[in-house]
Amino acid sequence: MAGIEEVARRAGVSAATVSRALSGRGHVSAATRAKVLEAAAALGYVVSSSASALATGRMRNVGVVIPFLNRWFYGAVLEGAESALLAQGYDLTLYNLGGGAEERHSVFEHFLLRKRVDAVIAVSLELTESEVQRLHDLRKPMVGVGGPLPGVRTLSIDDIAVSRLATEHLIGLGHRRIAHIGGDRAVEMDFHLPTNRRIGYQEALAAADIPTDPALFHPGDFTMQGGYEAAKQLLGAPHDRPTAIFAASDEMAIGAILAARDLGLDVPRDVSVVGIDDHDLAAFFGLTTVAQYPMLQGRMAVDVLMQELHPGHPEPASLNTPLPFDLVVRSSTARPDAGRG
Amino acid sequence: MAGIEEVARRAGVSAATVSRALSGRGHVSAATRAKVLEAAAALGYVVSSSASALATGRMRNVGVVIPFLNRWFYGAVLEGAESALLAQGYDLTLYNLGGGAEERHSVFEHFLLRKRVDAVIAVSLELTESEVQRLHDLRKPMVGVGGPLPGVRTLSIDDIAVSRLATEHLIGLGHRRIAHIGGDRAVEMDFHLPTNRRIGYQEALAAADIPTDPALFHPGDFTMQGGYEAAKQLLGAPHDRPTAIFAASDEMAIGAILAARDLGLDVPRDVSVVGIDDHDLAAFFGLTTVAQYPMLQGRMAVDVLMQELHPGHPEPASLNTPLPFDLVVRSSTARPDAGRG
DNA sequence: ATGAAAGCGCTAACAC
DNA sequence: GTGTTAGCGCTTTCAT
Repeated sequence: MAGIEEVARRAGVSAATVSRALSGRGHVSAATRAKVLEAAAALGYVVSSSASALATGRMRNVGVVIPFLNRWFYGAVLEGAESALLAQGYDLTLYNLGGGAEERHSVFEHFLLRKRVDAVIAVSLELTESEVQRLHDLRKPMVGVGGPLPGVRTLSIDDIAVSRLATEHLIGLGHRRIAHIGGDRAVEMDFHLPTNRRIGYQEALAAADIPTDPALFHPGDFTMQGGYEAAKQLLGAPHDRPTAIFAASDEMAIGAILAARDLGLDVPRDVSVVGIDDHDLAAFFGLTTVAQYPMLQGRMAVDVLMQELHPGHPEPASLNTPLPFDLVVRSSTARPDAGRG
Repeated sequence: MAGIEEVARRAGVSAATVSRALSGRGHVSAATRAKVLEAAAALGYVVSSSASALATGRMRNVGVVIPFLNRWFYGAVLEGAESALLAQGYDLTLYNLGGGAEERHSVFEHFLLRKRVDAVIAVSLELTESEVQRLHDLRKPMVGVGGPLPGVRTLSIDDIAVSRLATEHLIGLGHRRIAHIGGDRAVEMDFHLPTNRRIGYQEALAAADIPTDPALFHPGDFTMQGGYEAAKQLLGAPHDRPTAIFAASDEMAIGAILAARDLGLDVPRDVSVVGIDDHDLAAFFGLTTVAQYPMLQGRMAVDVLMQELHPGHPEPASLNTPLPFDLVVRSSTARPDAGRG
């Protein structure tokens, strides 16, 4: 438990010099620095983060508020953020806001109100203006991932464009009866993600002069099972069965593939399926999908914060850039008449 | 950014009294406490965790070191630990040790060496004795989840008993040609989990006088795809096809179910499949499995730490109790001759 | 380039 | 039950 004073003594300098040598702030002669480094190493010295934080006002710690840990998207965002923070010498304090309003309140009191973090990454968190204001008043930089936050810089993909792309892929293959599995309003999902994805689907249909058929929409809860059940309904129709399904997430799309199989339908010959995400399992199931890159999103969120925290920090190239997404074509989509003509 | 002094002034008391009233330590008259609470609320006062930590030596923060974020087991452990910590007023600092030795070293320097955490939960982390010693010297309580750590209290299920149970279930149904998909040594898995699960399998076979057939073992990498490929090999055998497969994880077991389907085999009529975990997807696939309870494991780890951190804390009932696991029978297992006789 | 000294904001003895 | 006082271990002016 060596302190800075011991290191100073051993190096034959003052505590102030040790601090400078170790932090890199201020000028220290090379020789002195070497002595200090040696002494610190020999004593196994480490700064006390609380003492340092008290003196500087900086915690070198950012809070990440996230609604789920065990969903692919969120886990990946977290992973991206964690490694980017670690690389900057920052710690990441995790707040999992699965629960209700009181848990959320408690988290706010907790870290907002305990000066534990220098900044906040809010993943799919819908904050009220007053909550944002609160953070703002405490001069805590904040960045959102996924969905707009009032007055906060937010990283999120263009859900409308993404689902338009997915739908256009199907239309381009010649499909006209394209079903959509999306979220219903009841499903507690962040922002208007389900709605936006449905809008993109409808836009693509409209652009191709394909009328929207309400019978071709079925809600799902963004799980594999939800997609399975929705697809069973959609594909079980005796007449005018859709030739393609666009699911608002890969997990639902995989559920749809399994449902098709259970109905004796071949994917993609009898029905094409496309999802969104490029989930870990997508390749295994041969799922055509629109990839988004959640780890990258986590990393980018960190870049944005670092820029606000350290004004000298290099401008992240991707800062005001729309987030990337790409169509990944695999074997779950094909022309509707493939194998017949 | 009100400080304790302002609260004291507003309440007409000293800073010490404010501290006592707010922390609950020491005696404060009810009337005074009310005044202090009121003043604190009015000013939006919150303690500075760094100042408090510096004065007390307690950070109210525990570090969780975990190798993956996006695998079901680890995500669930994390979720359990997070909510238990939050309930105790502790924060959780996340260290994701996916990478190599240097990343691991960096994490050690980071949090071990920065006095950021009061205690450590090491999930599937293999530490050397000297690393453990280091933590020990810093008097940081530590608890492991999954796998023994030298001189550290560790929570982990009895992998041998778990896989014995799974195998016995199959034997009890009348199976004798039981294949096993486990990890090979090359697969970078924690501790001897794959080996232990294989041992349990062999023990169960031996107890039933069933000889172990090396042809019935196939390694997998604990992913769905890995299980799929292994099962293809196992079930593709022209002669003496196994009538049952015991996979060392649910994800591999699900892969095996999908492989069986692709080979035109019916589960469970032609082949029974059992896994370990009770993964989120297990119910959807009707998978019989041995449930372990990772969220509970995360919570228990916190209980253990709290006990060491606050000696007055109630003894966790489950402390020296072996971790629970249960056979969950669903529709992926049946008698080998079911439907034929 | 280095040292002396004054805090950062809180807590915990110790007095009363 | 409450106030006074002395730090916790660093960082950072301000001198030199």
